[in-house]
Amino acid sequence: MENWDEVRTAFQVARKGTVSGAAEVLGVHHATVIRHIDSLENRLGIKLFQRHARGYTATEAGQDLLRVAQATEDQFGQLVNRIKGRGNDVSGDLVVTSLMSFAPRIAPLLVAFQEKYPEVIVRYLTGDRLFRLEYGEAHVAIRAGTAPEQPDNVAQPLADQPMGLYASKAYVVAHGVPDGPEDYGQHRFVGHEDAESRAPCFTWMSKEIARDNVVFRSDDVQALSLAVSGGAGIGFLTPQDAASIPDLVRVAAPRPEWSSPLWLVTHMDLHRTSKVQALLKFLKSHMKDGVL
Amino acid sequence: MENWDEVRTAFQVARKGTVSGAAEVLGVHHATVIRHIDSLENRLGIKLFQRHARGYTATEAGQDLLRVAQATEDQFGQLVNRIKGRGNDVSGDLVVTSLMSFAPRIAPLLVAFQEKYPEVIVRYLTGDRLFRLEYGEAHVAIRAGTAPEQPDNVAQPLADQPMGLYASKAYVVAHGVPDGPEDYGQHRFVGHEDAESRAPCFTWMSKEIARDNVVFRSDDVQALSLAVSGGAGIGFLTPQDAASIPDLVRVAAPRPEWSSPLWLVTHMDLHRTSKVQALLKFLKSHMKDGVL
DNA sequence: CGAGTTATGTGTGAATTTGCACAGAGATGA
DNA sequence: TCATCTCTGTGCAAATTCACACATAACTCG
Repeated sequence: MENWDEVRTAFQVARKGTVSGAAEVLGVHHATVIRHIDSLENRLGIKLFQRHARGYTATEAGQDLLRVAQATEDQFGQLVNRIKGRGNDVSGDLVVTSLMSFAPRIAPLLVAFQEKYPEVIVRYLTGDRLFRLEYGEAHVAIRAGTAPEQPDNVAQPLADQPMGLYASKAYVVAHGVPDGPEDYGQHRFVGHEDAESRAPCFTWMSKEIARDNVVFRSDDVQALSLAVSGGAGIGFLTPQDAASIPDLVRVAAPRPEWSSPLWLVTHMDLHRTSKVQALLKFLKSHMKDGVL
Repeated sequence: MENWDEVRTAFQVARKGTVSGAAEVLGVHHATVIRHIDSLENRLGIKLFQRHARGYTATEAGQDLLRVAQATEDQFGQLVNRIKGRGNDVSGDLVVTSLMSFAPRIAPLLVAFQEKYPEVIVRYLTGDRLFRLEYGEAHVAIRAGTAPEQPDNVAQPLADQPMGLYASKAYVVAHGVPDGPEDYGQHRFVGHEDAESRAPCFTWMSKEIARDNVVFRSDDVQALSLAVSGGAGIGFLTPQDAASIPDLVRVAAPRPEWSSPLWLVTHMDLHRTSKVQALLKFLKSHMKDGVL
């Protein structure tokens, strides 16, 4: 039973009882209907209809097909309703992903979003690896750094993540606080392993700080944070992170050129769905002050 | 949701995960598959798949379609099995029709047929009006008279129904028995209302017997039989009928030119089905002696 | 009984669909 | 890291399908 369209025309013929009536419903010429029926009957090797001058009456096989096709049409109709409805509905799974370090600030927002849209099931995946939107692993990704430029992903700025320079009290006691740029050479820093890091603060660091003075390097943000709090040197932290770490001294207040832009990234195919749009709108409305 | 073929295409794509794989299963070019998916998505206004270099992965809507289409394919497969199976199977309804007067001889045969094929449900419709095979009112009709020549019906001779001339004892006591054709003018006959009747015996009567001597006329065979047994005159009866009526005298033995040919008539569309063929073969095998 | 209506059925040109060839992009493995 | 393989995507020609027209047949109504 290949060629489901022929089944559909046979279904309409069985329903209406005439080829002409079925052709009108289907929006095709009645000759097309006749050919579909003939083709289907030849392939099945059995007559589905008895032909007479007043129309077609279904044989037993035709009536059987009528029942099955009726069920199929119902199922398809319900499917369309679900699909179309879901297009305007905020329900079902909504998978959000970000780097692990954003979790403390993202999670509460997602909780609030879920409370606003109880129908939705929020799945928040954090991990060091980037979840791949193009494989359907997530609906929305929150990414940091320079604007992602993958062709199938649509990225829009969410907020700027302020970054400040901090050091532990122990470090300050031992080495003091740099007075200005000319003093940086006398200090030890905590920075990114990759000198080419896309984060603006690390770009600034690789330019302004001699590489030899970056004595602790890692590609893991969590590790850098621990290094700063452990007294390894002066390093970039978000104000939120800094506030949660005791005995920390702010070496320099956040500057615009240090801010990491945050991006909301969605896959092109899912970006237009109202579910994704609802989340994007919700997140952006809670970011009006420009910071997370 | 028109164009069920596109649903089938999308179903295979969702199942196989790649356009190429689906194209191979469907036996079409992969470009066709892509166009079907695009067309379906445009009509639904929602993405069913996320495209990436390794294939297509179904979105939620696509997974929903996958489930529905899977069920549809199963249903169609079962439908084909039923239809194909039924083609070689003697089961289901089998509607046989004949004039009412044949019932006493047909019914026992149908009972035997049903015993031989327990799966079949025999529906024996008798009536004075001719049931119309071309409207699917019956699978097989048993007709008497000259060969039916309707184009969509296939007729084959079943048997010759012998007819003899009979009269009641009361009639014979009152009027005697005709010695030969020259004596017919002195007798009263029971005949068909329609002088143009197609039955050979009545054709013979309208030719050999003066119309004025046919004193009792009816278009109902049953009524004619009752008229003969009631003494209204000499009339044609089947030997079987005559045997079941007491006090009857045979005026003339059955002659070949009086015999009514019986025809098995089936509609062209149903004639090839094994169910109909089984009945035809059965009936003919029980008619080998040429009479019912 | 005869005209009108409604239905099926078939040949033929047009239109849509399909298949082919090739390009592009990502994944894989030596 | 480069070659190779697989899969998607698109322009263009071929093939299939479709719609129009007309023929035919049967039923209905006056």
